[in-house]
Amino acid sequence: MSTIRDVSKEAGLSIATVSRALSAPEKVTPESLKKVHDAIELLQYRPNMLSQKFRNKQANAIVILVPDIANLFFAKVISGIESVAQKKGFSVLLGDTRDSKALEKQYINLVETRQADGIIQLRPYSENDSLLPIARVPAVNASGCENTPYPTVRIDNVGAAKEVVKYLISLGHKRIGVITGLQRNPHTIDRLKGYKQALAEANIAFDQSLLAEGDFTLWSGLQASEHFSRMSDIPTALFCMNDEMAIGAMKGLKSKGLRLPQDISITGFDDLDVSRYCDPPLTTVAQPAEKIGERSADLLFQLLDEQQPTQTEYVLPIEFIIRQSTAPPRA
Amino acid sequence: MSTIRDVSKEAGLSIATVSRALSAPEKVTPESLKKVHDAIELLQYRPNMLSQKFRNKQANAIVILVPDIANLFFAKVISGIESVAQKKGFSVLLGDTRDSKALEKQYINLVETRQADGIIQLRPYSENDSLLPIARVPAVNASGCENTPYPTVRIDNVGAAKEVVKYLISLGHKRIGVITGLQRNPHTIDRLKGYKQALAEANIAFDQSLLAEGDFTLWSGLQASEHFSRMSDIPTALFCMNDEMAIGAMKGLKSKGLRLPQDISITGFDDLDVSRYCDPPLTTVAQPAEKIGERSADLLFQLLDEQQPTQTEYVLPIEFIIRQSTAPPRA
DNA sequence: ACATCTTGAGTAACCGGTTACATTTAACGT
DNA sequence: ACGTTAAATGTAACCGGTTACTCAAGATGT
Repeated sequence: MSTIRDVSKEAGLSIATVSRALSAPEKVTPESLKKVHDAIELLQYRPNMLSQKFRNKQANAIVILVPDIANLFFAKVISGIESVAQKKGFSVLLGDTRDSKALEKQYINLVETRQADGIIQLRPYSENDSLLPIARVPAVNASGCENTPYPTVRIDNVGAAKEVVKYLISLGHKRIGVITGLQRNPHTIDRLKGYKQALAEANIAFDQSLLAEGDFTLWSGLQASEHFSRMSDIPTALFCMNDEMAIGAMKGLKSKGLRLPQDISITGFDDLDVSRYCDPPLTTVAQPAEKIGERSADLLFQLLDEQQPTQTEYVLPIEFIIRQSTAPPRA
Repeated sequence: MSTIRDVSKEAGLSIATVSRALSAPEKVTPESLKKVHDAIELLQYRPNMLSQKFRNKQANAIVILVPDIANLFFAKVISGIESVAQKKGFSVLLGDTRDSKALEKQYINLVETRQADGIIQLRPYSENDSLLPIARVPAVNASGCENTPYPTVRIDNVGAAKEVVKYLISLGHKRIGVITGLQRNPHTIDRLKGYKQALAEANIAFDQSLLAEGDFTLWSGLQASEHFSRMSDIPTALFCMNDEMAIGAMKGLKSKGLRLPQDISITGFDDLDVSRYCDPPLTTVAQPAEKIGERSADLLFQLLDEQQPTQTEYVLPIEFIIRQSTAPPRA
């Protein structure tokens, strides 16, 4: 592999001139420029970016901490981040943390050892459970909830959940079951808050027995649905905290002979691509996943450029999508 | 940020000793070791990996070229790759190429400029359409087809498709429609080959009008299904080249009043998580996605270690999963 | 007691770029 | 013609580690 010194020798110029020809061509005469380019061509020279990064003390890379990469919502956020990083000439290091703290620590390490310049965290922040924020590690949370103590891009989970439940109430539903995520999960907490607010505003008493815990997977949705189908007084609607659980629950309910949405309405959260294609198509909340990614990346780059960010919290609008999985309860 | 020289000063030892204390502690007396560790502790020293990489001419990173990151199959492969890279202490750079050659070139560049050591390509190889292989860029194809001219980990697409179609034939189907991927896609080509072989072995004539082209998306499956539902002589079974198109097609067929599987059987390919949960659950082919990722990474690391790889092509076994979307045709 | 070997530690070159500073060359004004 | 200034180029230090080589000191053998 040829180096800049080889090029300078070949071109009959100094290494400084070669370096300048590449990074600041206007400071070099056209003749020299040509010599340099010819030499580069001849030697098939490619600058060693490792040495450049080393010298510039900039890795030009950011890390994304993903709890689970095989999750479509995350995939879209990542996509958004990537497209911004792309333009900035940054590479994206993907950290699939599989919900392991140890792995997460390792990836944060990359920043501390200067292999990356900043971090975007896709796991919601929760106290006593978060490695971030850490001093000297520029970080943005891109899947945040209320009260995240470092820069965040998020949706209004409380408001979105409230909107969904209010809609169900407006259809005439009074007994509305919930399939939650894990109890401690901040998204669960926020969305449950929205659910309760909607009930309260309609003067419907909160009933603990209408809650079933899941873990955001298809399987857990199926499981949780049995809690409801076994009830003597089955709820007339089911608010699921994500689409995957909703789809799992739909299967569970159908297998018990319940008709959707006549016997029971069901709603999701996330608007996966498949949700439009299931039977019946799912009423759900669309998060602007790509936008969240883009905005998070923008924010991180502001941090890296040491501009004082104009704003450290962005709440992006959601879209409530009504499809055929919801209907008024039977009379 | 403190450097190794700060540590050496603090510990009253030379930088060489400090370096050795970290990379080869057995070459240093316990007393020196302690001094070094104390100094590191005191100064909160973290070695600068950029300079290490620079010096060692090893980026300790690999690039994954993903056509579309929001695809569950890829996500699983990536997961497999990551877990192996993890153990080797390598980082994974994710290159979402969004089917753009220019982006792909950029990521390959990372290896040429020594920011990464090797590449795993998730797009199937096809002649005149591939940037890889490139001399001096260690690469593995992890989504290959037959005749990939560089190291590959793949499944037997021809055989798998043949198995599916033979099964349909064994149920009594004779008119079997196909929803393909894009015509030029190597997976499409291989799977179509398997379809034709199965027909030939059963002495069923190949009928071009039973082919509808999709592009592996839900939407295209829905579209393509109309080609069949409009036919006067609707096929009794539909072989879809992936699960997403199968799910899209299911929706399309149902909306025309066709009952699944009584009126028409349908099969997919990939075994997405949702495929078990759709209505009816989808008969499909499971690829060992994580395994493919792991094996690909192993292979790449062999290449990087300049061991002569024992094998440069791995064909992993698939699993044919029969669920309720397939049944004998009506009499 | 002296030569030889072993082990731990130090010195300094090196990796391949960038860039502050010095030097050369050309252009210009009077 | 000569001094002044600007532009182009060259020289060499530097980034922060690694490691070949050197050296000193203690252990071992005869």
